[in-house]
Amino acid sequence: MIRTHEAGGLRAADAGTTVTLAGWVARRRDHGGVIFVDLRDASGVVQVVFREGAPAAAAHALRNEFCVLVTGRVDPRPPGNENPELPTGEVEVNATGLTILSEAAPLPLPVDDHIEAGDDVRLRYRYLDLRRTGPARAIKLRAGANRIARRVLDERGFHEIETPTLTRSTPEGARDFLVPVRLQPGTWYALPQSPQLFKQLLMVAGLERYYQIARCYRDEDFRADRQPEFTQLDIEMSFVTQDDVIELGEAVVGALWEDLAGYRIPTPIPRITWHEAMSRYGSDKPDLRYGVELTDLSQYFAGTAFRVFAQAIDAGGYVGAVVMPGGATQSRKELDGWQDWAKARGARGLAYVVLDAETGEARGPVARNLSEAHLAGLADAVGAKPGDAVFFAASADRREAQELLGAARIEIARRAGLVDPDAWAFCWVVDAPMFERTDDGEWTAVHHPFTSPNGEWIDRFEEAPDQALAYAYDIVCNGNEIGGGSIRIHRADVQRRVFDTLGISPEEADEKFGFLLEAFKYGPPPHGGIALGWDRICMLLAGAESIREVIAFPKTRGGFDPLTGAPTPITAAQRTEAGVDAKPKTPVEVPPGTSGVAVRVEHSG
RNA sequence: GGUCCUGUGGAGCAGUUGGAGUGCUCGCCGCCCUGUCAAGGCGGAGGUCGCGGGUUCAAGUCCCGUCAGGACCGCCA
Repeated sequence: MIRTHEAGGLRAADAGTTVTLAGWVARRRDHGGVIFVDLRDASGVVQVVFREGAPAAAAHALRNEFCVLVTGRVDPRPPGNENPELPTGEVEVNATGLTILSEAAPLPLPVDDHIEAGDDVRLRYRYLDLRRTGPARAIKLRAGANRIARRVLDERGFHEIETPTLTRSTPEGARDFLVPVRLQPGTWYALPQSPQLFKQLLMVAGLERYYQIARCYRDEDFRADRQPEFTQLDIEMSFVTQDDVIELGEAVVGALWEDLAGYRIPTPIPRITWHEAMSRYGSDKPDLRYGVELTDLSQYFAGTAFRVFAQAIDAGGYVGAVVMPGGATQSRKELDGWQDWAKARGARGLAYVVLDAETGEARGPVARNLSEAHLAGLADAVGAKPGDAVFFAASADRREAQELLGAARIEIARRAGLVDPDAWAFCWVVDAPMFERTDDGEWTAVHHPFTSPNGEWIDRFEEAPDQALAYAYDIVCNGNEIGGGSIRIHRADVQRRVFDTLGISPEEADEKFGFLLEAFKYGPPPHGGIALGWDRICMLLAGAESIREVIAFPKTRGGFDPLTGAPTPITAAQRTEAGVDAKPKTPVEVPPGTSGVAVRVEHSG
């Protein structure tokens, strides 16, 4: 090393030591006769003083972010000049030597912890952005998360195993990223949406305990918590029950929060069934930091003359409500704003009544349509007090109405300030449905087609696909799904019946993932696993608003990388060589399960 | 594919009902300065107001289109 010490580590005890430091000029304060330079390296900042001689003369030329080598003696600061804001504030380095290792051009992005720049500039100059304390801390925190995960899993006998990223379509149901194959012109690899099939093959292979910090690729639109390439902590285990996987998930998540957030998660983490989550919170990933639960009023409003409600009830649907505490004080404009809010998410509107703060009398446009009796009992039925507002949703489709109320619940909590930003609330959502209807009335897998029905349904899920439950579980933190998994099907007969329900013919199944079914002919063990959404978890631990903060080189919403300029067009020569436009040769002979085009898997969730 | 927010020197922001000269902080360049720590003082450079079109006597400001960044819906375990 060309330095002897780290800048951020110097303390009063180091006084008298001659040190050589290497780092960047974070700030300079040039007083003419004396020059102060804050020298920053990865460990922190220390003040360097230039007073006289050649180093002082050279120090006048220093500018922000010059990379320098400084030699000098660590001295206690003169009395009264200590800086309690800095860990190194009791000392300073009196420079006797200065070498400029490299100069810095005027900065397009100030390396300054006080300034929040736009994403555009930050990503274009991400290497400068990451010199700042906050962004660097988020990336280092992620390294810590990786370390903790490896420690916990290593202690439990797991093997870290890499799987291919040049492969074929996996059954997650998103769009694939495709890579042309020069050696087989006209054929394409797909980048894996997850290592799902490979990890199941590793269980067939008898490895028993697998994990991987795996990069996954899905060609879908961006969100604050979604990038096209993202990372999962991917885990699979043999000979386990759902409880075993959940216990392991709690061990990993518990270690992460304890070490990185200083928070001990009460265990066991509460479990809530999927149906209960939907009926109480209108979401399959409920935020349990606050109450504001939904009320089912389908019975209560039976026989109502209000057409909107009556139609939903008659169609076997759902009428429900959610209460906004103190919502009666909202202005007409704010209440109208809720209608726009509801319309923005595809609903016709959001019916409401407000309860007079003095009398408790129900008022509002909808109140006129409801009977005296229904209005009189409403407050008790939904648990509202005078001064509250009650929002209603009604639909022939129960889930649609519940999800609208669930979204309203989140918005209510936000607007009414009910969210404790320092709170952590975890839960498992279990007993997810196996199947749901597609738009064409077919069945599709809610999780993926290898998810096992639970013990109650495994022999009879065909009887009521809409009610059948799976051994599938999601872990939720503050309303974010941070992981999910399932017990997989290991019996050929069950797999065949599931495919049958999904309308996947044996030929189709063979074409899409015959290699897995082939493997399952040879004594596959019962197995299951979980995948933790690593970017989201790190985002939550870092207290960030976007997963971009915990990704070293993220992309913008348009899939563009402002730093490298990717993606780029290719030349005609590259196009020809890659075989982008080549027609695939008709395969003469194909091993089982490897034929067919890499079409998207239609019947999976 | 849809809805919404933002775009003003290198960075962060202000700019009122359309009305004379686009302003502030930081940074940059020059000079001064021996105890600062987001140092200070004096002086200076730097802007097609994202781009294109329209309305108007007059547009940073209003309208249409477009590009870029962001949030959400659709989509996506």
